[in-house]
Amino acid sequence: MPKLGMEPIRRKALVAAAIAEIGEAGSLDVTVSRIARRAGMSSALAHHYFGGKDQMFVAAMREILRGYSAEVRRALAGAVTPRDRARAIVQANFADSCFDPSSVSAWMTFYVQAQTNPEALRLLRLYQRRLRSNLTHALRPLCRDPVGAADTLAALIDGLYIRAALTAPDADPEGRALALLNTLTETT
Amino acid sequence: MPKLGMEPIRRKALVAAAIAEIGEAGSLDVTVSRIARRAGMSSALAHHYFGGKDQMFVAAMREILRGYSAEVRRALAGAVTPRDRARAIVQANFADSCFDPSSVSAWMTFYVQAQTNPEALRLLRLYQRRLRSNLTHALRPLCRDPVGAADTLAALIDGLYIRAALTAPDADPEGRALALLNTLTETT
Amino acid sequence: MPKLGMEPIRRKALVAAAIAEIGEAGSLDVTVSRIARRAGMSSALAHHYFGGKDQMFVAAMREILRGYSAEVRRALAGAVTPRDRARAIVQANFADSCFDPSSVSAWMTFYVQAQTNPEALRLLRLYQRRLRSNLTHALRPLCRDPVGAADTLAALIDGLYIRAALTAPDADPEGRALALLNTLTETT
Amino acid sequence: MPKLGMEPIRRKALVAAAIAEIGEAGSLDVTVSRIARRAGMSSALAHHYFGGKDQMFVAAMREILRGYSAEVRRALAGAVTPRDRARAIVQANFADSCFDPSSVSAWMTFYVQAQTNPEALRLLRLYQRRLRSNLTHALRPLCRDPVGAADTLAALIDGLYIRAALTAPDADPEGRALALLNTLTETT
DNA sequence: AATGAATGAGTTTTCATTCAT
DNA sequence: GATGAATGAAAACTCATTCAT
Repeated sequence: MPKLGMEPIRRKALVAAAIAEIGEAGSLDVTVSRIARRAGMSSALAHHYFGGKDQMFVAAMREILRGYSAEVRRALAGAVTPRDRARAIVQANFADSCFDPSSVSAWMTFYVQAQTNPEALRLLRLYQRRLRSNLTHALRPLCRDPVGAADTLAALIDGLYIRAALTAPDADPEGRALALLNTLTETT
Repeated sequence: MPKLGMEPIRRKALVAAAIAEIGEAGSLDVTVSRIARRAGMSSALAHHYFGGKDQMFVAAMREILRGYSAEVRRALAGAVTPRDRARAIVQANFADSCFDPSSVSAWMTFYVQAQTNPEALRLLRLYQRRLRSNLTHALRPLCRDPVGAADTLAALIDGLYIRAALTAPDADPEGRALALLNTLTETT
Repeated sequence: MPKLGMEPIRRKALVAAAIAEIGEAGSLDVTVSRIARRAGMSSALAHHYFGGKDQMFVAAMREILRGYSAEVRRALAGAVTPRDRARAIVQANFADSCFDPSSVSAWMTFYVQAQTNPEALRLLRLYQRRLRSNLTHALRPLCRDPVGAADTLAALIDGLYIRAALTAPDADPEGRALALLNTLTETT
Repeated sequence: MPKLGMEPIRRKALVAAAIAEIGEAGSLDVTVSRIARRAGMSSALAHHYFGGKDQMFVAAMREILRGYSAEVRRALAGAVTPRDRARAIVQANFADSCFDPSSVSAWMTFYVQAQTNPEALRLLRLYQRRLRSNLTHALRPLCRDPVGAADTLAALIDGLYIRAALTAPDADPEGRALALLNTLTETT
């Protein structure tokens, strides 16, 4: 009874386990063995499937981004007017799921990894490009300088997220971002 | 060649070496041995003076914050009007020294450490509180909701910094932050 | 060259090597590396199988006790009368194997470890309880206060053993213990 | 104001500190630094006075023996009849001071050290010779084989001491030893 | 496909000891 | 006499990775 098609299952399990471990550790200081055990297999098999620790981490980041993108798409689905779309994007960035410890850890380590791991940098840029393009698109009918406004809003979102995630869990980052959204668009 | 009072000298050298190593590595994955060698002493002596790796890192973070505070104070020294003060604060946060690889790494690892190391969290909060209080003070005469404006500006500064440091080295974060400063204050 | 089920083999080899090293050193100041090398494997594997130095030592003590128990059982096997049984127990405690340098070291370190290592204390108590119970059982038909006589004989055995092992290699501890056995039983 | 005659004071302080540390650790795993700090001086000075760790330990053992001898002498001082003398010796060996954790540790490490340290072995032999000679002397008028009785009693004392010190703190070793003393002497 | 076995290289940490002052 | 400074050497322990089965 050869186990066919196990590869995608194993990979998914490993990625999920890696994210969970990173979340618990709050950093990348997690061992392949622990991840593999959590995913229900030997560390040797983890190596077999991913080739190495770094590649597993990259896959985990990719998965994090995938989840984030899905969140944004879902939020945009119900939006009709441009203003609704802008609001939806903001809200997606502060959804509860974004504040799971594993998500927070993943994003923070993302920043660290981006300094040395080209693939992590590429993924981080991808995220930022998408956010900016989504915002620009939504803001185009609403203000004179949609690109500039998008850049500002995007950076504000990141800054508010870090604060809410790390040091001010009871703040209302979403409200503050929406307030700036209003400020930036009402002048037109 | 004094043989007494070496402790502060050694500690300073170690902190500087730790920051440099963290900068080169882009993460906290640096060994005490390397730091000690860079500081011109044995790893045993480093342990003798700091007691352990973590305490060395905390000292390094403290030093980073000290440098940042000095930068802000310097910038504020020449400012006269409230608007000047606000501009000075913004500019200090985007001074060239803030974009040294070692500073960037230090800030990113700060974020990671804050999740698990209480002292790192404390220091991060201290930085954020100071930034906010400085901004609130400067903005008080300039707008109706100085606290809210300060929160917004502070978060924007962090978000722009990350982007400029990691993914958009050629952007003009300072200009964008100053632009928002204008937007938030001209409405009064 | 089997590649499965190595664990018990490795553990046994490590325990034997640990006892030998302790014997040569005369104390617990032996390194895991030396033990591992003597057992023909890397120190990493030793850690893998035992988790740490202390646990290896406890396993070694357990093995020593196992050997001692076997010796006693063997001696008791040929004994018929109660007096034979008592004599056999005494003789087993002074068998040549008990004076191997590694056995001597093991017992001495046992005493030291018992002060701080609860598991060592437990094992030491186990040994003493067994010795006392064996002696009590044998002495019951032979004297009025078998429990007291057993306590006395057991302590005498330990005291004579230490002297013979450490400072008086040419004494006749067995003869002296047997003499007391006679004294204690002939009064009935 | 040159400090004259500091040497004996320093040495005494170090020996006392060493015994205390050994007592707290339950073994010889104590550092020179800790001992020196406890004695109120630098570790360098400890080395200056003793030349090395081992020599400090030997001095500590000598001190332990000195204390033990004093105890015996004190006990013998009040004894008149031979039987009193024998009883006094037994009692001195189970005085409360002998069960101080530091005394217990010292004796146990004594046994361990005797295997490899010739000076420790010499001291241990000295103790045993004295005990035997004291007992022989006291028992000479009381029984037919005073030497044999002394050997038996001495070994019993050591065995009972170990048990009381390590595993049976509530036993009455003194009573048991005195009982054997009676048995060995009443037959005459 | 899957894993237990195995290790080399490295990490933090400890400590006795030496030395200049 | 006394000490802070300094280190070499070694210890326990970890972990990513490889390999035979």
